[in-house]
Amino acid sequence: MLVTLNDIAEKSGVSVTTVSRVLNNKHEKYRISLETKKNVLKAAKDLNYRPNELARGLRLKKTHTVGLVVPDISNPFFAHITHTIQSYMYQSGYSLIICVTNENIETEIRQIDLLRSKGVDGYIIMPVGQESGHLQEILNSNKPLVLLDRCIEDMNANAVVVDNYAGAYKATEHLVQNGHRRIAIVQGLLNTYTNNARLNGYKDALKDHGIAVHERYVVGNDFRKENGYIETKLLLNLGDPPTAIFTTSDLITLGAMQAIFEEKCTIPEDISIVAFDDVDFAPYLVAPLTVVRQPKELMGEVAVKLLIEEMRAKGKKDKKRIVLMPELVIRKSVRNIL
Amino acid sequence: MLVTLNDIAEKSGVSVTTVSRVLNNKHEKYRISLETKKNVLKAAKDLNYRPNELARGLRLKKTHTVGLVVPDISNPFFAHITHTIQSYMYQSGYSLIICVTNENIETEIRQIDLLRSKGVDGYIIMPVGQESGHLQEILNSNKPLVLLDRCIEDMNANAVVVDNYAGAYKATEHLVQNGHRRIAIVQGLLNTYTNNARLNGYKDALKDHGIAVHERYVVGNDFRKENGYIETKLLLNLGDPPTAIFTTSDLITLGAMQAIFEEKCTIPEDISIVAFDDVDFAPYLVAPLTVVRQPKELMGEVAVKLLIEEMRAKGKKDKKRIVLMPELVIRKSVRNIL
DNA sequence: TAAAGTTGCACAAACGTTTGTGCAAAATTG
DNA sequence: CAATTTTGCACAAACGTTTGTGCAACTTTA
Repeated sequence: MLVTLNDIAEKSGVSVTTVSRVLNNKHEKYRISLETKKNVLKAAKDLNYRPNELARGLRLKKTHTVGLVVPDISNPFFAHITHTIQSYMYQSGYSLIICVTNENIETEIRQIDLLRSKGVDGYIIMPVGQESGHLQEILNSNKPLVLLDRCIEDMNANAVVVDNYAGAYKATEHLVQNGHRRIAIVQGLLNTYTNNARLNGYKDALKDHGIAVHERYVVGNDFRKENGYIETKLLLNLGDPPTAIFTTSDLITLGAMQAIFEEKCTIPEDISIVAFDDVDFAPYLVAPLTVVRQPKELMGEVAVKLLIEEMRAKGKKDKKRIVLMPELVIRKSVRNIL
Repeated sequence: MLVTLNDIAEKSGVSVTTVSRVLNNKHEKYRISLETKKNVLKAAKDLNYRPNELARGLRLKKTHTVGLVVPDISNPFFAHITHTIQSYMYQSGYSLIICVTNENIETEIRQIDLLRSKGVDGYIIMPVGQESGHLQEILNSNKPLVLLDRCIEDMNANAVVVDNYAGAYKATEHLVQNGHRRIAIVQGLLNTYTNNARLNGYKDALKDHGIAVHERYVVGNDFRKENGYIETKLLLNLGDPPTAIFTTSDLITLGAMQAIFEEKCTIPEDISIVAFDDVDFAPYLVAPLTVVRQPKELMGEVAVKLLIEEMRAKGKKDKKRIVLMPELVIRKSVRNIL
């Protein structure tokens, strides 16, 4: 079976205590002789010893594991962020347990419970909605937590978000400045931090340019491709269809494009699009997409830095909310109809 | 701090043993009275008890955690598979520790070592290359292992792969049947199972149609976008550039497209493309891509099923190699030049 | 020469769960 | 009424690591 400190102790003729102290570089502190140290290290190497992190974690109450909770890992946006987070956590000596919520609050609660049971040292969470009881429990138990991409309005927690409002405002403003007046928005999951901000940015941009918000152009209710597809089909078949659509996620954009193709419309001649976020292939689409690009790599890196800071500070630091700026990338999916 | 069995024992006036047996539904087996059971359950609920999986894992030598080792989680292909695996593992009561190797064998070895230390119950691994010592150690320690997408030639392990050879053969044959003779391939990481098979499929398809393989058309050496970009730039600037390119991963395809655009070429007029694998946006690209589509969802599902089967069989079952068929999806990125 | 200090280690408890085994009291049986 | 059985639990060890504390032998000092 697996090699333990006992095996090394037997092989090198000392106690488990001595072995543990040698392997943990405490031989000087406990005045263990150089010969004993040498023997222990050789035995450990010969036996190919690997520490049991369960035992160590139980004793030290630390697992060097972090829980990451994401809505949908197959979404390119979350996949990119996850990649960045895994890389930085790994460089800092942490493993990543990944939990997918599929935008379901019950699943989120259960997954977080699981993470707690497994004794993770900290959490990075992209919350499903605005319910915060289960997230507050994490803070109450003095565990480090960073909210990412979506934060909770009245929760005092570290958070890394993008200025969704500004991004949506710019996207909508760009359409207005190109002459569009009938501008639709296909929303993501309602009542999420990101969606609320994007919706408000869209509305305020219209209002500030003297354009009324028409309820029939405010559609959608989740971040899936199917939502984008259905709602775009319905938009295109209105008596007065929009001349432009603001799509608020990668998958919504994908669905919208499918609907547009099926309705034999072309981008941007028949319908203009601005999308939130960028995807790798966006420049090479039949209509290279004008997008609001989010700094995914930075989001992941800042989240990791905040979490590690919190782990080291042991809860003594003030919470931080880092707001990163998205960037409007103008390609060729908006037609000028002035 | 955290609530333990001791706290429940104190609150309900029985021993830790009794509490453990009640919570594990063994009250009948050990003839614990209904009143005692009720008291224990109430105390556990009042105190919001959650089991400590470290302690349980140490004692039972089971953690209900599985390690997934992937080369690059931001690659849509791996992201999709990961999503599927996480969903199915979660439904079966397992958490997923995710490790990214960045196609680096040292990182792979270290990550697998880490997973072992953390006592994962099984592994799903997409190996970097053909080195198998560290993978064989997993099998030697009687831990369940499934190789995914890439297997190791002479290793007796469960594996789920796609018939890369058949996919590449079909892709190349499609180009030949459309009149192409100068067909290039941009390879992924050399000496990986997938790349070897794809290269062989490409070569045999050419040979079987009486077309010589030209070394100058066999380029590339990893799955990154940059590799696709550079090699395509070089291909397009040959004295006798290819009329078609077979790109062997999503990111290689992305890089190739960037190079093609920069060289002011159009698909398929100036250069035809067949890509391995499909991406969501492929139908809506400036040239909707003809692709070899891999059954990602099925790959993930079968891998999980194999792993769980192996966990339940405790190593007594014969190893299986499941080969799934890819599908040639013909869109509009291949020009007929007959 | 005795007291004090140093050296090089080991003992045993702790972390929180599970479980093999066993005990005292009560009930049943012959 | 004594022997046996049943009832309803508890004791203590185990898993593998870490560490507070302490011990026996040796050396130094006054």
